[in-house]
Amino acid sequence: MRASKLYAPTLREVPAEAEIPSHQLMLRAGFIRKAAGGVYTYLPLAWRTLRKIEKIVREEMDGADGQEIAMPIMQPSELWRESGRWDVFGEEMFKLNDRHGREFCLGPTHEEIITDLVRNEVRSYKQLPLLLYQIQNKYRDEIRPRFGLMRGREFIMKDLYSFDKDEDGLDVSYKKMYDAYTKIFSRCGLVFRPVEADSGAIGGSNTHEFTALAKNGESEIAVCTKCDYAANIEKAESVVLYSKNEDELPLQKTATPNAKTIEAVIEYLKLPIEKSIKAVAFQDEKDRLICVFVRGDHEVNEIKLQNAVEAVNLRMADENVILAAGGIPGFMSPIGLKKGTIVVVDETVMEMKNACCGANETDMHYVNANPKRDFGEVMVKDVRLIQKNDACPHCGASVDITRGIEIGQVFKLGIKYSSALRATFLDENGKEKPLVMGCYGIGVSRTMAAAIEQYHDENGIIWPRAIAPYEVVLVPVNAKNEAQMKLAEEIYTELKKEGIDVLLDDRKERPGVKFKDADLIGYPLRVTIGPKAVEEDKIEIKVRKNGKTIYDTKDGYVKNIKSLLEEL
RNA sequence: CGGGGCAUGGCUCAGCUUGGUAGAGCACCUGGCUUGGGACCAGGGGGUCGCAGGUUCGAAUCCUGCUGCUCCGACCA
Repeated sequence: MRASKLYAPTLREVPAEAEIPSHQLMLRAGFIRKAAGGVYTYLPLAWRTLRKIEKIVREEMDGADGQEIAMPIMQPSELWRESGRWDVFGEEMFKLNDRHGREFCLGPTHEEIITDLVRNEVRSYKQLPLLLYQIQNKYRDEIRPRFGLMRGREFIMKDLYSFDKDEDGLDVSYKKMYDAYTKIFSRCGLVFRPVEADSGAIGGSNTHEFTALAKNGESEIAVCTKCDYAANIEKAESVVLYSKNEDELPLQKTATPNAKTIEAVIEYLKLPIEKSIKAVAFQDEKDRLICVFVRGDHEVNEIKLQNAVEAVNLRMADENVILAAGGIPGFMSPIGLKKGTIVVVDETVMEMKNACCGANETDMHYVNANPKRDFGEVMVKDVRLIQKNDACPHCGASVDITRGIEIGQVFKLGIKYSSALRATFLDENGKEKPLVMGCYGIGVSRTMAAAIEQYHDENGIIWPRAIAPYEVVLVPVNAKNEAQMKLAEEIYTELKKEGIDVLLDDRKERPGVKFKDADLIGYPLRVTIGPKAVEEDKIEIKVRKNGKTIYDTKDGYVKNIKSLLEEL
């Protein structure tokens, strides 16, 4: 390809709408342009990178016995009503009607369609396992699209669905995908961790997220500093902290005027924060009041709480609801709430000795509360958020909290969709059973963004070789110098013949412009043809990643370029 | 959904407070000159000032409504 023909409009300035490096650089380097909020056009450079990522994905999916198909983006509402997700997805789904008023949606995911496809065709265990996948645009009406391709409303996703005859089969399929994902992201050159995660709206039991480590990432993960444990903080188990053994003192009510916050209470009572119990009240989608108690220096993990009380949605409770249950906001206590109130106490709280907590009276707290003795019948669960330096639930070493970009997720769905949609088969005994499913997604467009987040500097993108739009950019310093252009053309032809992805920057621009663009777009290698190359047979090869420059002769440079590419 | 900010040429932004008929840099076109890190000189094209309404002799500027974009929040009493 010749730069003079390439549609890659670069910008010298940073467009005001872009916040993070991947978004800014994709706009500046001429990779994407916005069509609407969270909706982008991919220009030639981006499309090349995306196709390279897709190629890697396809190779690994095919290698794991996946078969590629293409499902419709536009999906009928009936299937979604059948699975019960038409309303569950709700606002997040783009919905439309045809001229007869029939309802459709733009597919946010494809469990319904694929299950429908398979239920009509798969009859026997002999047809299993079956692994089908597609690479397809997905649509989600995000509350707040942001960060360019990181959280768009239209995005490219690879989704594979596995169908097995039993749980053991699912385990095999799951493992295959887990391993394939590890290969895919490694081949893309990304730094990532598979992390344990909550299954959220998709449902199902076991699930891992593949997270590209990046400080601008939207998900927070807990990573063990010693073993390979890693989990989304929504999921990360917290170990129970045992207080040192003390004699239990009698429960005592104490005035704490105006001390509504934990900070104010411990300040007033002169207690360490580890001796305090914090109260948080939620209401769920059925308006049930849920009162939660965690240690003063801990925070409630809403996802764990949702799972503990089997709620779909939590919000902060209305004050009058708390009052009606006998609680006083700011002084809430597990002791003395009305019967029927759901009280959840964190495991660590149950081990506390002589702690302070609210007294359900204005300006009053209890001291010397001993939960096991004083709290009566409550639900005891791990409902706190893991914190930095907490003990790893696997090995006991300390965990670190870091951020990342979720680029893939693997789910064991089980029979959730197959039973809802009655997708069954006959087993060896002629018995009808629901298919056991798994689903496995990769955010292809997001992976591109994640790579840029991981690999860039102040001058632009630094592509890993495997997903660079071109591997080598060839820059004749002076496009009007015939000798340089002739040599550049020769090298261009030769590199293409060698199967190297090369772009010839034949634009009639000053060298500075071409160098700046080369750095911005981020080709892994730059070959410069200037006077030195023509007159002294010194062909310059520059590595984008580290700025290292080497010179080689016309006879040797191809080999050198190949070996350099191998390392990138 | 709540709150803030913004909307002026392809991009970044000034002008708005104090109303008088639109400007800079970059980009683009023509010519010249230049060629190892976003040159320079000369000339040139391009804007219903987001949309609709109102106030006024006169509105980019003041007022109202709408739309879009963007940031923060929707988390711990």
